[in-house]
Amino acid sequence: MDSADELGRRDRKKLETRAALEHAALKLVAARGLAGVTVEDIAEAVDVSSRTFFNYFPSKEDALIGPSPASTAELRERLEALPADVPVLEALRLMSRVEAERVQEQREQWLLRLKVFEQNPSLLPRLVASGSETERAVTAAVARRSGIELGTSGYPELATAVAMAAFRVAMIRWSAAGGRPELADLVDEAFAQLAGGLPNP
Amino acid sequence: MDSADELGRRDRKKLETRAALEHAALKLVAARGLAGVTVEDIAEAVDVSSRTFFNYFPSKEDALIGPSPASTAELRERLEALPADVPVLEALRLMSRVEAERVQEQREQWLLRLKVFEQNPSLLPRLVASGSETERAVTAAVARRSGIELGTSGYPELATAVAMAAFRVAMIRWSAAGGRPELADLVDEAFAQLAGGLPNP
DNA sequence: TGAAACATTGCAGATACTGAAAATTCCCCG
DNA sequence: CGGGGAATTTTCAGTATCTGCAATGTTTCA
Repeated sequence: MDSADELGRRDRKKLETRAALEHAALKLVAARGLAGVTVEDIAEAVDVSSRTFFNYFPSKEDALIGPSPASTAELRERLEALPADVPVLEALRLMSRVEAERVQEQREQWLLRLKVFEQNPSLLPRLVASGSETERAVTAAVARRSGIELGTSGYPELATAVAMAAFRVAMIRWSAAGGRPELADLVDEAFAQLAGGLPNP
Repeated sequence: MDSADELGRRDRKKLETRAALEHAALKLVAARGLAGVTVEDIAEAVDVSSRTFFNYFPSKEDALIGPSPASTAELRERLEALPADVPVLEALRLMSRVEAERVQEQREQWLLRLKVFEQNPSLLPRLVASGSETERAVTAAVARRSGIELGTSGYPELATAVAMAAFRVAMIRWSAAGGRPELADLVDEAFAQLAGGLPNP
């Protein structure tokens, strides 16, 4: 409707190639493990040169990680669009819900990705890493929201880090349960526990 | 007194070499950035072959990360040693305090390490999630503590992830402040906010 | 259609990392 | 002592990741 249709053949092919590489990478690594798959294997499966692979992704792992669901600008806007009297944690919850819905739109893709992560723990840090830029942006937005200067009280940093941890845990639970419950519900549940101060269950 | 003195020359040299490699790696990367330092540079600075470097560390990054905060067994023991009526979050706080004190014992080393992490964001995620093995172990201990089976409620996973995020944020604040405040106090502060449900400040 | 813009490719080369065997160092016991 | 045997380091060869560059296609648009 909006953005993905009105591209020239060139850009359409690029998106196609990128998606094909991501998909091939996930499939192959799910089957043979991270170490059992070379970049050449992936490139061959899509019938491009391995040099081309590196034009799309800076490393083998990056093809598995996939896009941060939303751009940092988008996250900032989303946070700023909320009324000022919404508490920070609630704002982070709402932001996370939107993310969760995005993930669910690509259910199969994400479940496969999470399975690969589970089987190749060395990738997990990368997942966090891809979020480190995101984390900065969200932290800044939270600071603005709560009228705190960055690097003083530590509140924005903490709230953001904790929210992202909660989101990550929800994703992993979702994956472990085979994508059965709604991810958004798991996210809500996690935030509810956070808001309650993580009391003993 | 207890463990580090009664080793043969051989083991002493091994520890020495390892420490020298870590130190050289940190120094060099602090000066030139992660990409500006090769394994050979590090090995040469210590006057060993680069193959020897890989006998000590599985990757260049691992030389920078430093020791696993504590052995997983130790963390488990520390958690299990606490009376059963100590709330989970409080138990995690106490565990984190001990970690914080350890870090402060090697103040200079850790401040340098954190500076390196700050300048090379790709390393950041490893800071606490050093191997997700630690996280697994702590999660398991928390589950046992709270009588919850792993993978059911998600509470142990959430509490652990959140606690580690809080610790990470405290470390970064500590580093940013040049190691001036007590790390343990920053950890306490973060846990207090968590326990309070992260209310707007 | 022709030219500018961009994508793909092959190639050369630097670096990360691994396995195996040779060379060295160290420990311990006779 | 001193030599046998174990641990450690080194050398060497090889595979894989990733980058820059120049050549070659392909798409776009005027």
